[in-house]
Amino acid sequence: MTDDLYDLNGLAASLQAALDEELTAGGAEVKAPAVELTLPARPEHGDVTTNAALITAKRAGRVPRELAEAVGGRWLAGPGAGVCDRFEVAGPGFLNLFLNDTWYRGALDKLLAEGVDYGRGALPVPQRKRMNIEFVSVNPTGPLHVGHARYASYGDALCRILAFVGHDVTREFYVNDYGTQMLRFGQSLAARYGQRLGLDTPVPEEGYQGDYLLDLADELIATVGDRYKPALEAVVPDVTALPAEVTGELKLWGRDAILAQFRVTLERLRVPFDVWTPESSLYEGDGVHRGFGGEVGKSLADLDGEDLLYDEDGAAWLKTTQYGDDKDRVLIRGTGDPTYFLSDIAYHRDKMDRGFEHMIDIWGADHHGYVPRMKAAFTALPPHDPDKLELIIGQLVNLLESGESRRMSKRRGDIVTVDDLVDAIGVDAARFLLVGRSQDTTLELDIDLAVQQSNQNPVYYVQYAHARICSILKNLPGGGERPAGEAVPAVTVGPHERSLLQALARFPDVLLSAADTRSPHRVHGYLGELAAEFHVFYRHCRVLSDDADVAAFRAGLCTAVRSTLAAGLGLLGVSAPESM
RNA sequence: GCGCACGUAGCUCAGUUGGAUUAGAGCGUCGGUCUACGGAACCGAAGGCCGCAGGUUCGAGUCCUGCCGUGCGCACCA
Repeated sequence: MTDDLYDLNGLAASLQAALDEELTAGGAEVKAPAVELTLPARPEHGDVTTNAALITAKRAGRVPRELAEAVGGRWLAGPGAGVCDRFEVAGPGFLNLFLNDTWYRGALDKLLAEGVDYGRGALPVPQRKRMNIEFVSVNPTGPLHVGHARYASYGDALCRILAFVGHDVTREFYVNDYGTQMLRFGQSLAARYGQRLGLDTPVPEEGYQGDYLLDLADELIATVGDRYKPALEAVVPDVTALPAEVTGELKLWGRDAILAQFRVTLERLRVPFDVWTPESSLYEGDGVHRGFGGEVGKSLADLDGEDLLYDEDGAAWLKTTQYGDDKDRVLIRGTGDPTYFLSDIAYHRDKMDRGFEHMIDIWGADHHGYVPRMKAAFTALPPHDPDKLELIIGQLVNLLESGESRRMSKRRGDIVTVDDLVDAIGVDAARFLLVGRSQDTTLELDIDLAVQQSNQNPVYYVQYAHARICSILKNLPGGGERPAGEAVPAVTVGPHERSLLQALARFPDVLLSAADTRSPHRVHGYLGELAAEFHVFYRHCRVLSDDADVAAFRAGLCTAVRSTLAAGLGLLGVSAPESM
């Protein structure tokens, strides 16, 4: 048989063929569902097992155990002949295959041939999409805190995984630099600036009270000197009375300064972005409709064209109820100002214009109430396809301090920043910690405990396995390098080696499942299991064996584990050190 | 009140899209292992009516319904 048999996919495909043949031979006009293989937890259930007969039997009018028996026999007499010694039908109709050493050695050969690209492109080509993934997207009014760190880590890992399995991924940061919050930010900066220049200009009650604005004010003075002092003197103490022009300039300057900090922090956290789209840019451009230009104007024109806008109480409303929302929503306030929602509609229109086949927004749970209206508005826009937009709601971070719950507030300036976290435990530990739990679960984060326990972070367990392998291979003649294309020696494959190879064989399925369910934490869990399998193997199987064939086989196995660990860690934004 | 999530070991969490007497891991607790390649390791023990009650089927931690508990929302803020 061909090389294609030497991984789980190949096995599944050949079993699928046997199943289809059996159904056809039985005269059944039934299309069998896709055969899926699982690796049983118990050795007596074989090396791989499938419930395909169990699932198919009813539809095909067959008895499950009888069907499993027939499929197994057909397969073993055909493609399975060389790689499988026997099969068993067990329980209600499971088909258990007992693979032989030929299969395991062939699997290792295949792993070594794929090297660091093992698992890459695991997604069938027709399923690949041009995707846009938007995450973090916080308004640039203050430092990134640990809550943002979670979404940054989650989104980044998800992007890496989606790209690795085959999607074309654009990572995007939406900069909320428009609207009320930004105005308050500009005023707060003005107030701090005035204070630094000796004026009595308190930060407005609704403003941003954090100390970081004092630092930013110092930076501002270093840049522009006292250029804005006269304007402030004229309004002391009330910075909200400043001319819009002055506030606007300060706002933009502050925005850029904060964004520069974002970039540094995110780079440090190993979270790169391809595109930064400022909300304000959506208002720039031609095509004015209802007084707004740019994408905003075009969106309003689109919606008017669909007869979905109406005016009431001096505001312009969108009939989101026509698309499942529980009430209509304001797009243009009575004051004439646009709502955040209007910006967001324009933003999604813009993304569609840019030709993405699929869009993902990652939001915090505190925004989940916003989902129905966003979905509704998205559906209202051409091409009226709700499936193109996926809204992922991640649960929040519950910050604890010595076991006590601690509320963060950016406006109050009471926050634990991303930089604080990274300073305290390092990037690797932080990334591994933040992406270790399902996005559906609130993350309990006790900073003190995290610092105290950082040296027992599971990340080191995985990294240690990697470093250990590097060390072992260095001790081998030739540094453990194998001649390309040469098959591993025909040695007996022991139980620990089999377990390790089984763990390796799961990697592509883990990636596909992590990608499909948007769950990077599955990669996190897998890495722990793979590392554990390796440590057990190491304990029982000496690599630097006197038997040259055994040594070569085990060195090959180590090499495959090393590259898989490195690939998996890389997908989580964690380094794979050669020594530690 | 309504909506969306989540309730699994002392703590933090997995559970491969419904699979196989015995539901797993880390930390913590207790007890072991090494004349060899990295002890940040390995092995074992204790610890569970998987929130509660029904239902669906060959089979449920997983799906449905209802309760209970926790979190987050319910703006012409973002």
